Amino acid sequence: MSRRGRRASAWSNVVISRDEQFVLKRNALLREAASAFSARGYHNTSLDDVAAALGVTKAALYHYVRSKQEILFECHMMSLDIGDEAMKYARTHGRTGYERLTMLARRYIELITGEMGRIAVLAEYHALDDESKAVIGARRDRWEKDMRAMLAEGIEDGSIRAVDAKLAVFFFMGAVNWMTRWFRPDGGTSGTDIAAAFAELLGEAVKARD
Amino acid sequence: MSRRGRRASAWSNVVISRDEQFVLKRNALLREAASAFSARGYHNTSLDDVAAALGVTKAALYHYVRSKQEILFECHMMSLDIGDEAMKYARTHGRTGYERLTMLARRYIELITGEMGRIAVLAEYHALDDESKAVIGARRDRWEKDMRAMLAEGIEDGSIRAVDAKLAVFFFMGAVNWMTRWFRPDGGTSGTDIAAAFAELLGEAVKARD
Amino acid sequence: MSRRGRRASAWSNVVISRDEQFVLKRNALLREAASAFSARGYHNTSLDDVAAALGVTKAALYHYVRSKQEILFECHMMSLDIGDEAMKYARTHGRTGYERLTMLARRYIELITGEMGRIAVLAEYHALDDESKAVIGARRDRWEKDMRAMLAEGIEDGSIRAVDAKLAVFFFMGAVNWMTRWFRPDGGTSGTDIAAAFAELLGEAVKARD
Amino acid sequence: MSRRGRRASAWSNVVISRDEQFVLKRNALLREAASAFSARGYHNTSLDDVAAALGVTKAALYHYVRSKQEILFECHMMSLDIGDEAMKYARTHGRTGYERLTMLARRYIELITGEMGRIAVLAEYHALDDESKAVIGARRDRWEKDMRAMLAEGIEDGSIRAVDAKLAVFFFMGAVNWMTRWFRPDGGTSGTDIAAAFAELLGEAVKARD
DNA sequence: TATGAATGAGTATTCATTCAT
DNA sequence: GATGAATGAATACTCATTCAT
Repeated sequence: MSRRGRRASAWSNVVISRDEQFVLKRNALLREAASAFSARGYHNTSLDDVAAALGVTKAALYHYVRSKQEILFECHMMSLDIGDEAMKYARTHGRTGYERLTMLARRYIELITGEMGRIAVLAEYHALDDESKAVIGARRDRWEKDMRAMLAEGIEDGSIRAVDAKLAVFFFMGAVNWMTRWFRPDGGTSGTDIAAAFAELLGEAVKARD
Repeated sequence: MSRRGRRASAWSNVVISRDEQFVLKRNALLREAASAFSARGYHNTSLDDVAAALGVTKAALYHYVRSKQEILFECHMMSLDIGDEAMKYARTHGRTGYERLTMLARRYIELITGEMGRIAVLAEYHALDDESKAVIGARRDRWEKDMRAMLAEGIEDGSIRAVDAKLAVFFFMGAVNWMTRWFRPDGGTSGTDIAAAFAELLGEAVKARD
Repeated sequence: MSRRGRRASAWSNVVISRDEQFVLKRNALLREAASAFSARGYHNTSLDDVAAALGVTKAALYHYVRSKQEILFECHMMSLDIGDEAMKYARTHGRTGYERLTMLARRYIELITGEMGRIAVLAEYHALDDESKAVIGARRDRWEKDMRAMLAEGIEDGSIRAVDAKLAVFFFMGAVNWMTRWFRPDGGTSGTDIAAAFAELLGEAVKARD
Repeated sequence: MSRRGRRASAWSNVVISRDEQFVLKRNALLREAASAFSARGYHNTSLDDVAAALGVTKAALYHYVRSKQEILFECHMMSLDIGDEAMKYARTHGRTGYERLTMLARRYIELITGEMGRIAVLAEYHALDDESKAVIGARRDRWEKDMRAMLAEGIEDGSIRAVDAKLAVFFFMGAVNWMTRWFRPDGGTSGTDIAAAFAELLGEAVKARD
């Protein structure tokens, strides 16, 4: 019944199984790394740095990941998961293209700034090996295509003016990815505030005029 | 008349002096490096790469710069020079805050994409040493302050609606800096087109409504 | 009882703990380097040389020291420690200034030649960074001052004739430091013999005549 | 009649011929290098340093010497010339072995400190290539043998007590060579004073007692 | 599961040397 | 005679990765 086919023990609510421990620790590692990569860049961050931040030695990290590249890969995947979540939310809740687009923007920024005040990376694409690049690239392309589709729907339904969808998406993605350079979770402006402001800027940038 | 007599020779338009050669070569080096840094990142670019692209050996580079850091520093300075040029242009030619802002955006992007199809870096701030960080940081802060001032002027004169100037600047800077990740000079969309599109997106994002 | 329980185990005389291993290896590294520096000079000795002599790779050295400079610094410190030990011995056992001085000379040379047939460096002062220079310089100055004091005491108590203490110390230090150039532990003359001969030469050079 | 078979010109007393210029400049180069090598060591001294001290560029040095090694070789030769001169002087003027030995010591130090306040190198033997080592080594060995012979003569004629000649020579050579570390021509003690003091210390060290 | 030790590949930097001008 | 430019070899140091314990 349990994930690994072991019988749920009587302690199941209290004790944390070895597998769960593993997952928890791995996630902590990924999040710590994502944060460091965002703040200082992939190549400026050594595994010693990450290990030190977690209070273990570098060698210990290799129990949870196979390589530094894998960490970066997983960070990208986490980041894309967040993107997908925001996408699903917007699709479900928005009615017009304009509504969906602004919802996507707001939700996305809320989620990436919400993770314990850390930001998930999206940059550092070039440090990936070819295979990973293919996987990540494909997901990202798909996501951007979906976002372009939203714009097209908005243009169709009259809520969005005629804009170059491709450039508009790049415009927005740049604004968001650049946040890693200036956003400080303990700074004056909360993630929610930024989400609202950026969503509005994007919305106005593409909104249809009467 | 003497070997050092600086009389303008009949060849003066044709022959290039040693000093001029030096400057030309140094600029070529900086541009090559800037391009590589933009495309692959500072730490992913070895001096061997840069030297190879220029057709010389690594050691030759040290005739023109003192260190890899100095290259990065100069790239930042070049980039900031371009920013200043765009700023001056916008100040001179625009009448309302709105006009100046969109002129700034358009001109800036035109300039950074115009340099022989290369883009000047803006990222990789963290690879700088402390002293350089201070210099670059101060100039960048000043530039962003000037851009915020433009927004404020627009709000004042009624051409721009009430927006958070700080966030609006970050929004725009992100969109621009992100270009290093996707812009290809030989791609389908020209720098001028992007400049126009981005300037319009920014303009609409902040334009006052009636 | 626990893995970290420091109860002296039955094996305590035989087994070597990790910490002890570390110290032993670090000392071996320092001694190997000192030997090489003495024989061929600091700049003529690459870390590859030292590593090869120890049967490891260069990178392994960095587990034990932070830099090549640190190795040189520690070699100097070892050498100064030996000097201090000889100084203490002479102070304790000699009665007249003359006795103490010759005991210092003899003991010092015995110790520096006794270390497994290797000689501790004293030269290569210029390769140190400024901070290290200050530390080493201060200790060396203090030691030379102590030696001058010995001479002064001998002059006072009549066992040593009136000589320029400063020059006499330089005279002796030169004779000793020069040993790195010609002394071979496996050569015909033992360290003890040299110690005796040099101590006598120094003694006669400064001894009071009746 | 002139050294190169050219007729002595009417200007011969006034004008400096090209050959003489060459020799003068080469000597200036050698002396500058010798001084730098003594003060900071062969490997701590770059040809750029030497060139800068002479007010020319590094490449210019290659008009006067074939390599950095050759400079070192010539410095050694100069130093050995001085040694020979002192040796000849002592042989000519001293009557007993003791007299000759102290004369040698004094004259030698006077000469090496007299050269415009610079000291000629003697150390840095290991930086030489094998062929140069052979030449220099042979001359040095011969010189030391001569000095040992002086000691033997003194023992024979009763002016010097029975000492190990080999060790006594090393003792003295060390004292002298070490001078490069502490002697400053503009310091408080003149070369002549040191020569007198060191000659006396050496003399007393080996003098026969009645 | 975690650690210290070791490695190999990579990289910035220095420097003696050469050469066209 | 002298220079600026370029080169190749050497070298200190970093870091991701492996492995025995």
